[in-house]
Amino acid sequence: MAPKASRPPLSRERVLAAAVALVDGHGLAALTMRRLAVDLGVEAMSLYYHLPDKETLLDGVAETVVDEVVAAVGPPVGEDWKAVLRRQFLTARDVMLRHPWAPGLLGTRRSVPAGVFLYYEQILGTLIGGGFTYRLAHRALHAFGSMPLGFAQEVFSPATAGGSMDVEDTEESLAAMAEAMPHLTAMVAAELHAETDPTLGWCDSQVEFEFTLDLLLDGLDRLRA
Amino acid sequence: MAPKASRPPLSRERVLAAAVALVDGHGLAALTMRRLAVDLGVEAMSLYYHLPDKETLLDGVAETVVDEVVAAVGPPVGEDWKAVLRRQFLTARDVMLRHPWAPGLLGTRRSVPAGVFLYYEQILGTLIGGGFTYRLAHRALHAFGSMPLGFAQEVFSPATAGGSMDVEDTEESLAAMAEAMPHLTAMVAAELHAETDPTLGWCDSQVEFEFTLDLLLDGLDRLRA
DNA sequence: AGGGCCAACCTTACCTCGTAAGGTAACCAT
DNA sequence: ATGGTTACCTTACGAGGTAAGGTTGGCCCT
Repeated sequence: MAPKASRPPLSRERVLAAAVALVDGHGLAALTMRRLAVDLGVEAMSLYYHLPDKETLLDGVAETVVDEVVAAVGPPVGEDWKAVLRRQFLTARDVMLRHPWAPGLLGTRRSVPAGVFLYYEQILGTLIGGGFTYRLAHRALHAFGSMPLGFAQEVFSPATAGGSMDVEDTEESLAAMAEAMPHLTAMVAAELHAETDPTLGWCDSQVEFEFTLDLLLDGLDRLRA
Repeated sequence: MAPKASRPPLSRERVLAAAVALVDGHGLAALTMRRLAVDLGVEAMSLYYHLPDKETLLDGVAETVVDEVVAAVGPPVGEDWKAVLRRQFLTARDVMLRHPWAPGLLGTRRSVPAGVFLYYEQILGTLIGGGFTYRLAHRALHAFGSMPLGFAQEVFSPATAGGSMDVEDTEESLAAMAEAMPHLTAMVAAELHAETDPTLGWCDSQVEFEFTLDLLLDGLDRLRA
C-alpha cells in the first residue's frame, strides 16, 4: 500500500505558483517560508533546494505576476498607437486587480523582472511606429509610470477592511472637519450627488485610471513630432 | 557626582526624529526596535512606553516626512494655479529627494497621515480658484497621483549601489539584447548622444518629473471649464 | 518627615521567522 | 554492491517584535 499518493515533486514553478496563491488569499505578510511549505505539504527547508533564499522567492513572485500581465496584454493589435496602448494598459489593469498586493511588491524589488524589458520594448515600438521621436517616447514611458503594468500610483491604500473611518465622532468633529476643509467637503458632496453617470461609486478608480490615461495619451499626441 | 549627564527624557517626537535619522542613514530595513533603542541610549522595551507597537512607529515616521513636505511647501503664493502647483510640487520633490525611502513607506501604510488631508484641501482650493469644477478637480487630484508629495511613480528602484549591470557578459549577450530589443537599444543610443541639453545624465528624473508634471498641468488646463 | 503615587525606564522571556549545517532515503549507473 | 545524485528532512541558531512584570526617582499631600 503506497503510503502517500505521492504529490508531484516540487519545482521552482510549483513553489512560485503556491506563493502567488498564498499571497492572493492572505496577503503579502502571510508569505513566510514555513507557511508556504505547509501549503505545499513540505518542510520549510525543502524550499531551499529550489530557491536560494526568500528575496529570490519574492523576485520570482514579482516575475510571475509581471509575466501574467504581459501574457494577458499580448502583442499590439491595430493601427492607432493610442488605441493600442490604451487597450493594453486597461488589459494589464484587469490582471492587476486580481493581485492588489503586486504594486507594493514590485516597489520593494531591487531587480527588474526580465519580462518588463520585452514589454517596454514592445510599447516603445508602438510609440515609434506612431511617429514619436526617441526622445519623446522616452519621456512618454516615464510619464506612463506604472500604467503599462495596470496600476496608477495609489499612494494611499484603499483602507481595505473596516477601520479608517470609525463611527465614533460623527457629530461635532465632522462639522469641525467641514469647517477646516471646506473644499474637500464640498467636493465630496458634489461628487456624491452626480452618481447617475458611469461611475461605480465614490472615487471609482477605474474611471480615474482611464481619465488619467487619456489625459496622458492626448497630451502626448499633441506633442508628437 | 551625577552618574549620567541625564539625556533629555524620551518622547514620541524624539523617538520619531531618531527613527527618521536612522532610516535616512541606513535604510528602512535598519529600523528595528532594538537598533532604534540603541541610537537613543535606551533599552528596546522603553520605546513601548511612548508608542504602542512598530506599526504605529512606522505610521509616525510616515507622518513626520509628510509634515516635513507640507511645511516646506507652505501656502499657495501667486495668482496662476498652474504656476502655484508646479512650484509646490517641485518643492515637495526637493524634500523627498532627502528621504528616498519615503515612497516605499507610504505605500505600506494603511492609514493616511493627517497632514495629507489639509494639504490636499489646499491644493483643491487652488484648483477651484483656478476655475475647475469639483468634478474635474477631483480627477486632477487622482491624475497627480503622488506628485504633490514630490515623487512620481518609479516602480523600479534606481538599483542603488552596485549590482544590476555586472560587467560579465558584455560581448555577445549585449549583441543578442540589441537584436531582441532594437527600439530600446536605439533609444538608449539616441538619448545618450543628445546630452548637450539641461539633463543631468541618462534618465535624469528631475527632467522627467517636470515633463510629466507639465504634461498633466497643460492637459488639465485644456479641460478646465 | 513620611507615605503613596506615578511616569519613565529596565529585565526576562516567549514566539515567529529566515536560514546554516548536516543527515537520510530513494534511485541510478557502473 | 557501490558510489553518486536528487529531493527532502531534522536540528539549531540568531534576529526581531513584544507580553508581563519589576525598579527607580521625583513629586505631592498630610
